[in-house]
Amino acid sequence: MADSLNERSQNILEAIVEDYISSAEPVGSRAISRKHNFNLSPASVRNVMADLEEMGLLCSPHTSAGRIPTGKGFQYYIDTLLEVRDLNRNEKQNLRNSYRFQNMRMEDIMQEVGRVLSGLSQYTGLVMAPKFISTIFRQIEFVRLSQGRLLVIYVSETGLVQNKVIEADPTITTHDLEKISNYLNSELNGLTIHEVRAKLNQELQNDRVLYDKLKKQALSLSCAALQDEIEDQLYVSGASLMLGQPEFSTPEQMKRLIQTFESKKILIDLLDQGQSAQGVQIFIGSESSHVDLEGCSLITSNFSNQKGAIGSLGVIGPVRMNYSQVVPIVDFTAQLVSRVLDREIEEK
Amino acid sequence: MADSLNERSQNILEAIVEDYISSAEPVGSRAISRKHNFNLSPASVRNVMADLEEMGLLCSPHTSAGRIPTGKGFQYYIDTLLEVRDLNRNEKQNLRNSYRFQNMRMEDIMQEVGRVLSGLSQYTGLVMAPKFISTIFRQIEFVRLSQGRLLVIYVSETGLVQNKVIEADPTITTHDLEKISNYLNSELNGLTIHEVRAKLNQELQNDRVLYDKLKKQALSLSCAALQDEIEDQLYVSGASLMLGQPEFSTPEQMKRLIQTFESKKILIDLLDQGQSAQGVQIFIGSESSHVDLEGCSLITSNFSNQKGAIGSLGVIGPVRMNYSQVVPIVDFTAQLVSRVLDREIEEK
DNA sequence: TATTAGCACTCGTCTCTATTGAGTGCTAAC
DNA sequence: GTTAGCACTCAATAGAGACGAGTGCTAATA
Repeated sequence: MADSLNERSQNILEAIVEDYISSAEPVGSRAISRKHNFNLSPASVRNVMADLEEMGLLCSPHTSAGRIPTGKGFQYYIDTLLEVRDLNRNEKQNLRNSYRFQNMRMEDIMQEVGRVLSGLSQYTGLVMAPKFISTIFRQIEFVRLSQGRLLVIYVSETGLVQNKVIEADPTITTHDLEKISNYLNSELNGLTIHEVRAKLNQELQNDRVLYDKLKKQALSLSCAALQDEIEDQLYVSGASLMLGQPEFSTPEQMKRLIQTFESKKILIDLLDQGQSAQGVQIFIGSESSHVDLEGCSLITSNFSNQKGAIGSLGVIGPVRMNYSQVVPIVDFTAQLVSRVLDREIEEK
Repeated sequence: MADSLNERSQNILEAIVEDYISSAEPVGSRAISRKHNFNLSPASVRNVMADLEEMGLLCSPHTSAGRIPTGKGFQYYIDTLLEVRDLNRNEKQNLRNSYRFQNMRMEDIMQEVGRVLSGLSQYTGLVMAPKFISTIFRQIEFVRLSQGRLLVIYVSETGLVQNKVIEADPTITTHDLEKISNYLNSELNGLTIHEVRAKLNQELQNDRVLYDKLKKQALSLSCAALQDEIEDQLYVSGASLMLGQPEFSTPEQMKRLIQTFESKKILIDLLDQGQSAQGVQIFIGSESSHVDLEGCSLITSNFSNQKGAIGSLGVIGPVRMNYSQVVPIVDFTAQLVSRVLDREIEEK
């Protein structure tokens, strides 16, 4: 239905959205008729604006103010009017140079990406590391802590290191542990955690295994080590940049925003939702979707390596965000990170 | 000089500080003379207040407001008037129960401590993990990533896992790596990183070593792995709680505070300064000390295990903080964490 | 001599009012 | 269909006046 806008209405909507993006203030008919040369008087523009308001694409804070796009208006702008140009060769190179990935740990890469995204966009950068469950087994090591407590160190194909403390038979010797890790490293190499779990369960059900004490220990240890879900890692950079935006200028809004960022849960859920999609996604926060993200927009894209580990990155800013500038940055960064992850893996 | 206050002046100063702590508003002479039964008229109280103002312990925002303690006034209160009672048995037990340290990784413990400190105090919790340099070598492992790039995993005595990517001779085999890590694990076990570095440097200068290719590789790898300083880990919890405090109620103050928390550097420096001291320390932020921490007070204590790894924890809140409540919490938590760290180490 | 009652004074806060100006909707003319 | 004109709305701003909490000073009191 909204697609039935005629060209003039589209042009005016576009002008209003873009003026609003750069000024953060309600846009009046006079400003539109003057700055953009549509050769239309303010009165004509007003007529169109009234129509757009009727359709729910614009609203006015009060009678004597100009108009601002509604969430629906922004949605229409993004779906229909926004033209995302690709970065040119130069811009790509600049972006590439912004990131320094040499000899960085996975965590550092994630953090660096967040920082750069935030710095370039001047909004808040988000990066969610690939989930533990989607990683591929590379190596496992055991370190004895106190009596009966073991530190398990797990390394994924991409060099992501996770560790965990588990309880274990206190009589187990260091030598046994070494044998166990050697066994597991050769058996499980190259499998996803998903596959690893399936294999472990299968073998545990296999009765014959029980006669081999060492193997039994190996299985129960690795079960303990790999069974739990490890909570998602979300890196938030440049939260304070959001506080400079006029839409979050009151103390209450600031407080709510910082709380939302601090709890991370809402952001993780949102990024999770987008994990199945391809390419750049835009989420516009409104009262209807998530009350804590009212007034925020999220531009995200997933990155992944060839082995299927999927993470997400993006930028969160006010709904009044400069989409045409940020979308290509997010897009290209996701491609860049995907390539970097693949490079982490040894070419065999 | 400030110690030359007579008893009445001390009582009045104490009353003012405590009233101000609970109300966050300037305290007037009438309120003091009524609520506390000094048997003094407001006029007499006013005389004393004028003296205290002269000495720089109080100030008034404007002529017709009450008075508030200056930084110096708070300092005097803390040094001379504040009585910190020990927690009783019950309170200690409650505090102990607030923390759940079972089978937690070092990182989780640090994070949990920050969360609980923040929750109990209703201010912002800070925890700085023991520095890499102060940890004791336990184990090192190498994982091959791509050509010529190695992931080094280092585990300290307390189960702290650090990892790092280094460049290495691409021709080195997995088998060699295993021998190298075995060699290093037996040679370096129980040394501090400091001692490890000294030992490595010494051996590298020893010419004879150069004939043993494997040993040479082991030394150069471990040098690369352990030489850099690893940046301090600071956990900040409950930053948004500070935004509820009236002293940070304006957008500018909020923004500055969040920026300060986000950069972490200033906080780390401050905690570093206190690392040599014993017991609870209180830092009062004023324009003179650190402009970004104006209006903030920091209550910290160090924790350490018997092997000398030192970390810091504490609470940051407004200068108008409830010291008598928070100081014992910080103190006891530091003791608790110290004991937990020791328990992490295998009893041999 | 220390204390206190009394009083004039200060100054931030709140409320009410008037003014301004940007922007609208409607109507009539083009 | 477009536009000029005009009355209208309403947020923002500024100023005036009342209010009140609190002070400093002085003179009286114990």
